[in-house]
Amino acid sequence: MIETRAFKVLSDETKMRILNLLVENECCVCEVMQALEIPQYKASRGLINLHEAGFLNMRKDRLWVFYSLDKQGLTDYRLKLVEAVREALKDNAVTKLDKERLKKAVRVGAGCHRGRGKPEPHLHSADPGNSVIRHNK
Amino acid sequence: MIETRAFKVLSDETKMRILNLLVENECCVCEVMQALEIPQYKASRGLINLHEAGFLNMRKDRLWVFYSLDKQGLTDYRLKLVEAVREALKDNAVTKLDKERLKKAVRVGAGCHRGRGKPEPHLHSADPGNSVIRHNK
DNA sequence: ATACTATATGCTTATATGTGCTTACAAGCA
DNA sequence: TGCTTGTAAGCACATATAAGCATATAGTAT
Repeated sequence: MIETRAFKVLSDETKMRILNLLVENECCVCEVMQALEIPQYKASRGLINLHEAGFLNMRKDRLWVFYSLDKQGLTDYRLKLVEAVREALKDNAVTKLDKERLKKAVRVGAGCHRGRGKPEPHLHSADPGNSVIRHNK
Repeated sequence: MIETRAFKVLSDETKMRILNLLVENECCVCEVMQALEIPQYKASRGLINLHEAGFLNMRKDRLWVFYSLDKQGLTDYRLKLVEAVREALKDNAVTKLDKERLKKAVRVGAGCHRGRGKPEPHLHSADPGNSVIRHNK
């Protein structure tokens, strides 16, 4: 039998954008949804799918769940897939915007639409480096 | 907008096998169907999909249509995808069998089931190198 | 012309996957 | 305790893609 899951998960625009974002940043779900301007469930599912397909690390910190590219754990062919995605999105206008919006993203989720002062900004690429959850078999 | 077609076409077992076969061989449809032991329409459609997604050359010779990897025309990210497929299938038992069966394949299509002497074998990797049809935009 | 052969295509059905909405859950806080 | 917040999950629906079968098309040969 042939394992197609890693290829399948990347044959979708949203998940390509998410992966491309996580190559350089560790993000929680609410940052991803803000950066890509997509609903919460879409960000969450995309991240879970990428995690289950062996691309991402997952780290829980208080209320948040942080995802990042599993640079050490990537198999050879998954690494090549990541490179393919980066190459494919290299000069893309959409993903450029994603990254810009990520810089402005704050720790605010679905409930942020009833203005309540400035919430604390995320500390991008802060990485305690422990309690990482590996999903891949 | 983000182009996902090249990724989509490879998120399928059959098309991964076909591409992996064509990396090293120029094949016509009937060879692919024999090598992979799949019906004619499946081989034909898989090849057409891979061609339309920018991976393959197509060359018509009399009754046959020969497909091969478009090594010159591949974009950077498509090349990385091809490498990912090769890597993913490197030690796979299925694709090993595919290649063995390809060696025994003959120029015989769907109608070969009413025995009629030995048909002429294909000349693998014969490549006149002209009249190639590029499909990709 | 007729018959034959390799490939492509139409069409229907089956299956998988994404979407959207809602609710559940878990952690933190008043 | 009860309330808020970030994330995950259940479910119905829409969409996309593969599978399967039959047939069309275009070369080739007799």
